[in-house]
Amino acid sequence: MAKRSLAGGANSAIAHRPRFDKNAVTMASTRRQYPFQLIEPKWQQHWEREQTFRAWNPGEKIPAQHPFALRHGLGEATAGAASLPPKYYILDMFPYPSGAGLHVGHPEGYTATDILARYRRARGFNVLHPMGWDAFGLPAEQYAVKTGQHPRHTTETNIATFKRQIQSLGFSYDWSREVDTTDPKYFKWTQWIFLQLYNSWFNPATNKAEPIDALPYPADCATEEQKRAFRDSKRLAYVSEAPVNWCPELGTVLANEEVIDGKSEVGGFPVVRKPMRQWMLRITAYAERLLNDLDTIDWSHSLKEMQRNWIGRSEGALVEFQVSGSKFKVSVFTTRPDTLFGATYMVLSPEHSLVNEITTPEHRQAVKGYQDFAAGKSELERTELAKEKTGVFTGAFAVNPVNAEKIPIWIADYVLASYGTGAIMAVPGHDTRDFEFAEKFNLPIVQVVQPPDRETDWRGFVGDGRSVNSVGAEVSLDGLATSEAKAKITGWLACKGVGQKTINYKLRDWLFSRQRYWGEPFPIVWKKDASGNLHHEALPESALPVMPPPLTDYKPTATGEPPLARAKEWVTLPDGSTRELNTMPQWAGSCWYYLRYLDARNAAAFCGKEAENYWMGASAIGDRQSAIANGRTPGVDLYVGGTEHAVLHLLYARFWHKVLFDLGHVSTPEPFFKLVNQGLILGEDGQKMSKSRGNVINPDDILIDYGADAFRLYEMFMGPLEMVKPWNTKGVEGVYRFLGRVWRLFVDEASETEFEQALTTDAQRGVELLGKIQLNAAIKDVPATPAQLKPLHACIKKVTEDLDGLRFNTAISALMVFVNEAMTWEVKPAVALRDFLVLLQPFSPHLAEELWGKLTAVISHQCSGSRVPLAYQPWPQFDPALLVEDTLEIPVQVNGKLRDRITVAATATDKEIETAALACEKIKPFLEGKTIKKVIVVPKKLVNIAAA
RNA sequence: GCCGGUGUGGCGAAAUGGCAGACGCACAGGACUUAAAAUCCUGGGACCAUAAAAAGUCGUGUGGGUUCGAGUCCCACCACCGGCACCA
Repeated sequence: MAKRSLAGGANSAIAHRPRFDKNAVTMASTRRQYPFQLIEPKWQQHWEREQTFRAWNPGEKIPAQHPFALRHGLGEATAGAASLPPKYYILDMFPYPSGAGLHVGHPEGYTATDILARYRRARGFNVLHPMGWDAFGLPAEQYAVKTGQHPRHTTETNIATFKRQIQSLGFSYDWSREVDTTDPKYFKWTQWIFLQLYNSWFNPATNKAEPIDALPYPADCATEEQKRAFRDSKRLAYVSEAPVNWCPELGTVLANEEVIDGKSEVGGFPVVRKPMRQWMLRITAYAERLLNDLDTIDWSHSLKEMQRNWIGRSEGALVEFQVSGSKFKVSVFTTRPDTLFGATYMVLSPEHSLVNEITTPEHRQAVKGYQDFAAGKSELERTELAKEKTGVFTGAFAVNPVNAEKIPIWIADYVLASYGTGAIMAVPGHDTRDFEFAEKFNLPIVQVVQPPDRETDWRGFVGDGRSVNSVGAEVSLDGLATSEAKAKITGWLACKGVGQKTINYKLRDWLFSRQRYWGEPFPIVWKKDASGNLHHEALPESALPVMPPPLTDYKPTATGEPPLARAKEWVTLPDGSTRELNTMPQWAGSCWYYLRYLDARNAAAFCGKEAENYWMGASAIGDRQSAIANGRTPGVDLYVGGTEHAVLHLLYARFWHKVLFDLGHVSTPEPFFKLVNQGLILGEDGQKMSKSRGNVINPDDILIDYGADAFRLYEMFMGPLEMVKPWNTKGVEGVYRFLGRVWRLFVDEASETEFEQALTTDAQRGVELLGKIQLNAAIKDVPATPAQLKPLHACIKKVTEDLDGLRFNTAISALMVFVNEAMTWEVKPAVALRDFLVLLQPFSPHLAEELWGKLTAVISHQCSGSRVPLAYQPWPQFDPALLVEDTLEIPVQVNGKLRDRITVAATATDKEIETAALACEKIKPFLEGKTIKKVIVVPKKLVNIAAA
């Protein structure tokens, strides 16, 4: 028997192991549709041995016998970028190798990309289709805390399982480019990119990142200490002491993007706000470009919207309010400066830095009490308890700059410290939240906007209208439409120096440090200057990679320091400086892995320039439109993955890519040109698959029963790639039967029976025995008849168009239609079946390869299509002339309802069709007593008679 | 509440404004078989009618509209799924 090992790769307690399944027993007792258990490993080993799917970089020497060289006539020479065919970079979101092994959702996207990779190869592209491991992460570390087993070991075990499972599906990955984010040879460059961020600042004048060395210092920066402080405040990677998302259960801080409804994205544990000193990345500097450049890439509308919402751009004004009788000013952000006359009070967030300064002595106790109350709430409580507004008066008043009115200053937790300035002007007349608050605390509510519709109640009206009651000593807005009022008041505020037009973003800087062991250490050390102040410094590139220290205990220390603090010797350097103890978040490695694939073994750079230029299609940037029209796109040509990374990985990776672009390390402003989200696969019960529901489908079980080709085919046949769809194992049987029909279309039954018998007595020689199977005698080396060419070319047309449009399900149905037809042919021309195998190959490559070998061995050289192996065979062209029918069947409708059909010659004119239609006997009763008003002839399609 | 997506047989689904339900599952009948499995053939939206059929009527979430003609386009709703949400 083949060596297909179906047991888990290792006996690790957490490694995946296929479970016992009673279906497997049932299937084993029935006869297989075809010997996939031999064919699939045979071809997988062949592809691996021959390096069939190795992708070639410019400048690489391609062996003359490699299929890519055979196909493109590249011979033994070293091919420069100009002599290579056009590139096609097709990328999967690489998996986190969890202990649970592959689930059926992974192969959905991977099969789609593999089909397209194989299709593009057939179309003559140089295809880059790589795979790797996003292997830093919490589960391996938690397992280490529990058992003391080093996360490295767990990770390697899990990767082995994942790799075995993925390889058993016959994907055409170039494994020579495999990456693992936990490999020091990889994370050396993750750390290197961090240094690029650290050593850069964002120049608003040029709107791009520039080296920190070129940062101009303000005049008052005299001493080295002052310069350092200024420099450190401008870096793209900087240290900040601010309230952060602290998750006590996980023992680490989290980025905003990792907190969902006040709970950790991983595990669902409560998250609290806590001030801590952390590393941040200045993604906010890129908010505008991240938003604008969405218009240049081909992503789904909904995904772009998610990013747009997350970036959260809003236009408005900053307005300054003088605190009455004090030197302090409160600055607020508002999108409705036109309602300034309606501001009847102000609200600061409880954490606002001015709260303590302005609170009057008699309100101090109440304010302190409220601050404690707000601080004690988790994020979750703060949002969930939002139904009822709370707050207290500070005793202070502010002066409204437009009318000099004194308005009370309150604090309330419905104002967020992290958005805008952390303070608002409250306009209860025209803001829902302010309205609720004012109602509860009896604050004045005045009208300053008249709704366009007189019937509408102005109280709480938040739409656009016309300003009313907005007259001050120096400025009046009365009668102006909302947009005009906004412009006028903003101009006035700017003139008076108490306000200005502003664009505000929801996006926050990216909190980039974690209190973990299993992540990239920062290439940073801390030093004390002469006056004893601590500052950070980058390690030189020569110190990379910074390796994590060996540990036996992976928990944080008793004092709450990160686990790396346990490695005392590692922490302290000979010169007395100490290492940064935090590690990078899991997202760091996935921010740039698609670049490492381009040149995965480069020890001198994160990626070679020539490779980057070729694969990222730098040449396509110039004339974008025509390049795209010719199928050459800048960046990754197609990226397929789940929607769950919409505002995490996909935002972070775009940010890093833009920084690398600014610094001249990559040649495109965006990493992923086209992106498609595959839909979730639900359980057979229509619920999301989960262990607790017991409805999880294990790919290994499906492979035992039906083989990889059927599994791949089913995942694509279920429905459109982007849709959510329920699993149905009976459906796998359907496509499996189809592959059985393909098998029987090609092979001789008697020889197969002989093979089966030989196999029972000599199972060891299984693969060898496949040679006994003969080609079906009905397959003859003869030209195909026009009647046979028609369904073949209809199939070629449909499959080609559907693959271009990512419609896999309908492409497969076209293959089925063709096979159903070809089964009825008494003589089966080899040329026709040959083209069919080229079409089948992307979907079910093992079976196609096996049959290809048998077919081409017995047919003439002319038909076999040279020595080029199937995986690199040119895609068939369809000939429209062959699809033309001699006669047409035309439906005849009366008032849009089908009443009869007529058969006419394909050459019939519209007039002849009309005459024939009106002559139909069957339509007569429907025209009885009516007059024909109009006859519509859709050429070659349909006739409709309008009568009344 | 806001944004996006989806609603079609018993089920997964298919249909450039032009014959609704391709292809597949499940089901039913038949052939082959001692029998079963596998395979091959046939059937099939609902209703009405009938010995059986033909013919007919209705039918793509609901209600309107545009059109010779609407699953498809427009307007207004409903349901479900996903995302965001006290974002000033």
